Amino acid sequence: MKFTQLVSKTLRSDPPEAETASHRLMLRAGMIQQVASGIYSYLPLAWRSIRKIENIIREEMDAAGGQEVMMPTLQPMEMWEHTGRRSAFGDNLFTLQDRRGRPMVLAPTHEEAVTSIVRSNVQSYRDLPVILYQIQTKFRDELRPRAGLVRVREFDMKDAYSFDADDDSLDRSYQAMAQAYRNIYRRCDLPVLMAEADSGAIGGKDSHEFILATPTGEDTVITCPGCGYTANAEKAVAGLPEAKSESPQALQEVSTPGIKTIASLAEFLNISHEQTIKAVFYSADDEVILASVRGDLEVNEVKLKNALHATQLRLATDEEVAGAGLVAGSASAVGLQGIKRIADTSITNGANFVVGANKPDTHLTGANYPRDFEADTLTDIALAQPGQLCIQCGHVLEATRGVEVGHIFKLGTFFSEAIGALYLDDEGEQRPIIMGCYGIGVGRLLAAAIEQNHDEKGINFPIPVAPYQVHLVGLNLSDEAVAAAADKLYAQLWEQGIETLYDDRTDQAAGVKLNDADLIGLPVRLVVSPRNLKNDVVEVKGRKDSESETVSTEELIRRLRQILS
RNA sequence: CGGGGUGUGGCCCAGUGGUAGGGCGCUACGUUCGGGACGUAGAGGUCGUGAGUUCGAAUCUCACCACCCCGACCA
Repeated sequence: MKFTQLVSKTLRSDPPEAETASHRLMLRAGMIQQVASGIYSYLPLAWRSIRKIENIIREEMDAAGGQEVMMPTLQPMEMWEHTGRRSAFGDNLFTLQDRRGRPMVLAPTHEEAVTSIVRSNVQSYRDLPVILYQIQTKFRDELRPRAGLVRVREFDMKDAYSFDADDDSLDRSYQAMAQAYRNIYRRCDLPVLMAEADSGAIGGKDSHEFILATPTGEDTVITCPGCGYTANAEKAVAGLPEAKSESPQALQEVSTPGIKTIASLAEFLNISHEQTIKAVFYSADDEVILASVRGDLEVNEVKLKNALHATQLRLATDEEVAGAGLVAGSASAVGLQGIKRIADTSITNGANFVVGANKPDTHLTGANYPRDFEADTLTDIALAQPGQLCIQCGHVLEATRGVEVGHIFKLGTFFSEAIGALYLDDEGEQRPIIMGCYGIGVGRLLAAAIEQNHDEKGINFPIPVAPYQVHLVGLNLSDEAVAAAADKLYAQLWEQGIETLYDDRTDQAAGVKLNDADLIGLPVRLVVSPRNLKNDVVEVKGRKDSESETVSTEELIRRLRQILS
């Protein structure tokens, strides 16, 4: 591709609205163009990268036994009502009507459609296992799109679905997919963490996320340097050091005027946060409940939602709290009746806690579980934090920010039962097919790759993801001999199968061209110039290298192959 | 939805009631040519939309819309 023919333009300065590196650099390099919030056009450079990533994914999916299909984006609403996912997706679902007024959906994912395919094409255990996948545009009306391609409303996604006869077979499919995913990220030069994850509302046991560590990421991953335990913070389980034992004291009221937070309470009484118990009110499917955790911890809403088997969970409003006769800021489970109480196991780790007295401006000291209060449910609902202890090996845990670039999970039989995807086993018994699903956001993967690989000058593309392999810069192209040499080299490179972007602009200063090369960030930069031509050499510089080398024209192709392999 | 902000040539922005501007980019010619050159001459604008106030509105008022950032959602 000649630069003069490339449609997109590079920008000299940073677009002010872009805060994350990948967003900023993709705009500056002329890769993407925003059409509406969370909706982008992919210009030629970006689209070449996307296609390369898609092909890597395709090869690995095929190698893992996947068969590629293409399912419709436009689907009848009926399909979504049938499985109850219309309400599960809620406002995230893009909806429309056809000309006859039939409600339709722009599909956010394809479990319904794929299960329908399998329902009518698989009848016997002999037909299993099966893995189907597609690479296609998904639509989700996200609450808040952000960070360029990291979170968008229309996006290119690879979604795969496995169908197995039994759990062992599902395990094998799941492992095969996990390995395929690791291969994909490795080929894209992306060191990802495979983290245990929450499997969400729809059943399922195992679930893993693939997270690329980057400071601007949306997710937090808890890792153990001791044993390698890795889990998303919303899933991670952490241990606490055993509190020193104390003999129980009597409950006693203390006046705490104006004290409403753990921090102010601890300061007021000159105690540590872990000597208190934090009470938080939630509305779970419109029922107000009380969640208690030790004062130094935070409630993990994902764990809480799972423990309550709730489909919808949010903080209770002030009105709801007051309506239930509760005292925000001075609440606790002590003496509390008529409301569901759930507590984190951390409240058993310690003694003589300070808790709310359920009276304004009053707390209680000497609260002990279960002597003074009970919980309807006592389980792990705390957010794991760095500094806490690994439950596997006792090592101190660490936290890493990152972007989720893949998610796999075991679905179980929710969809196959709802849609009737059944098979006959070898004893002639009818059973629901066991499913798994596996997703990668392709555009987000590109954004993550850039997030991970850039410097102050621009992108630093991993070779397999780069739109072109080589950026050929011609300096002083008004010199006919130089132009002829550069043109010839450009033709030669393509003949040799080396994908080359040729900056053939005659009217730009060297600085502009070299800076654009750094910005676009192709793996190798070649410079043809009067100086190099005189010595019969071409200058070669890897984007990651600080120094360039000069290579004779005869040696060039061999050297390039070496670098690009 | 709550909080904060922004809408003026392709891009970045200035412009507090009286002729719509600057920089970058773009076109033509000339001079330059190894890290974001220069000269000369040009092209390019429903000032987000609608109502209102006024002799007169980019500017004041009201309503609406869009976009960005922070929180809940996710590949």
